[in-house]
Amino acid sequence: MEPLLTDGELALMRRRSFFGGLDEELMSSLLTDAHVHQANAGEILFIQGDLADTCFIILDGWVKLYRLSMDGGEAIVSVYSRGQSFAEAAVFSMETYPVAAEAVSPVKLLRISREILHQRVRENPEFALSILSATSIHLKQLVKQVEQLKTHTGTQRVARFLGSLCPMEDGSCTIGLPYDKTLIAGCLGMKPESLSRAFAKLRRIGVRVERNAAAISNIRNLRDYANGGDGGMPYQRTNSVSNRYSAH
Amino acid sequence: MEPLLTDGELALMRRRSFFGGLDEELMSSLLTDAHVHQANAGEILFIQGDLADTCFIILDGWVKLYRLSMDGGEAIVSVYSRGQSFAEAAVFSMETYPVAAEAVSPVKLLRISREILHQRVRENPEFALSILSATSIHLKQLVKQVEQLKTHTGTQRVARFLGSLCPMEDGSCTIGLPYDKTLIAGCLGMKPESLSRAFAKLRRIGVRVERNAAAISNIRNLRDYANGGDGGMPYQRTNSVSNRYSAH
DNA sequence: GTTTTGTGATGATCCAAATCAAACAATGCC
DNA sequence: GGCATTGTTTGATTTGGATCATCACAAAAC
Repeated sequence: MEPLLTDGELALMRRRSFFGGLDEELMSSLLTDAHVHQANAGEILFIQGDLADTCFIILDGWVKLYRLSMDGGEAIVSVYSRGQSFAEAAVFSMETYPVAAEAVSPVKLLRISREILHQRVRENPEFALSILSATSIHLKQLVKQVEQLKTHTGTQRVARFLGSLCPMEDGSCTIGLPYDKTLIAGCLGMKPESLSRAFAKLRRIGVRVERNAAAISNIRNLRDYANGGDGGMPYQRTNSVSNRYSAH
Repeated sequence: MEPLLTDGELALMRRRSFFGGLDEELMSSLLTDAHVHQANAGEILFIQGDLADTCFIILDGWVKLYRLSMDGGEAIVSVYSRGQSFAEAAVFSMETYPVAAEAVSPVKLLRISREILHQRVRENPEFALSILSATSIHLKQLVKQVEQLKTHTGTQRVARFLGSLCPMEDGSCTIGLPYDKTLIAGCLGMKPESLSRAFAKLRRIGVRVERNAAAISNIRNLRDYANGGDGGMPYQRTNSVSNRYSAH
């Protein structure tokens, strides 16, 4: 009955999902009511419009969330991997999922039902804060995606994507592409052909993509390109405007 | 000390913000700790990177949320109006606002502090569910926006925008544009010139925009155009795939 | 080994939207 | 009433990306 989670998987969830910071008893209570599910690549976990009765945490593999528009177009909203949760927001408040979910690799998932989540939130307000925190992060990611789509070219978004895969601040590195190029193109809101041409353009600034790997000669160059290439003064983060008005 | 809210404003908040469904005592407790703030058009409420210590509910007027990219570009994320809340998600979990907020008209706001919100959530789990519900709605709106940006042309997005302003399902109607065209263009991720040309294109399908008003001869036509014009089979909402797997 | 298949790259062309520029229209100000 | 300011339209041109078609190549299948 008890889900078969390795210590590594538990640590992963603590580190990357809303399980982080929960106390032991709440965590084990959630785990006893959760179910492990294995899915093959291509398997559909739910589609948009389905009753949102389950939230997921990925133990291994990759899942894409996407929306189908009325004329058949597919818009990939995000791709999640090990340790990340998705659909927590949907099980609270929305009656149906606003997106569809599909495994893009063999995947191992933890499923937690809507009833359990609501019950635990009612019992333990701290848990509500954890969930709120997780949905806040998703919200922030979407906001950034909207910004990227509205103000950057496809090639800039590709540069940013590659830059985000580099663990270090500066210098050069070689990174593995996390999934196939068709999926990367979809994530960035472009066609595979355009992605290919974007890679070609980036050769000028020292990016070499070969098969599954990208060699970046100068990470700073790449990030500069992603943020508008040359001259632009970098965004200055200030705190000065806040609290300008006190309540009256 | 007590914020001066009219009965109408209270009803508005109940109807459209996360105040809906709260019990009397929680609501009045929130109100006694909230502050009313008036801002002029153009006033900045906060900028991205500011410490997220306040959540807002709009009592009157319009507020735009936007992101500045490093090269100075502005990406409008959303525009909110009477009865809507914003930044509730940011005050939970994120230390800073991921967007900036600016009044685009004279605006009357209710401000609620981070401390109060956290405290009330801890005291009352039902309140947590209300907040989760509100952020879920914002999340869903962003997901839809990403879909629109990735799969629809500018003119289609304009058509959808106009369609969303029509209260009825079908027939013809004349609607007022809620804010100026520069702002509409920004919301839809296009330049004012392109918006103007999009309006011109829509004349073909019976849309006449004059000054501040849009006359739509056939709402169904407009919505069909927004969803991919002709032939496309409308999206079929099914429930069949869900719960395909029971936990094992 | 060869065929098959899926995936990625490249070329030619088309279309949507940005850009640059100029003409207007509306509004508020003195 | 002129006059600056801001918002809106229109035109000419360029750019980014989609589309359609073809080709190269590696992995898998026979």
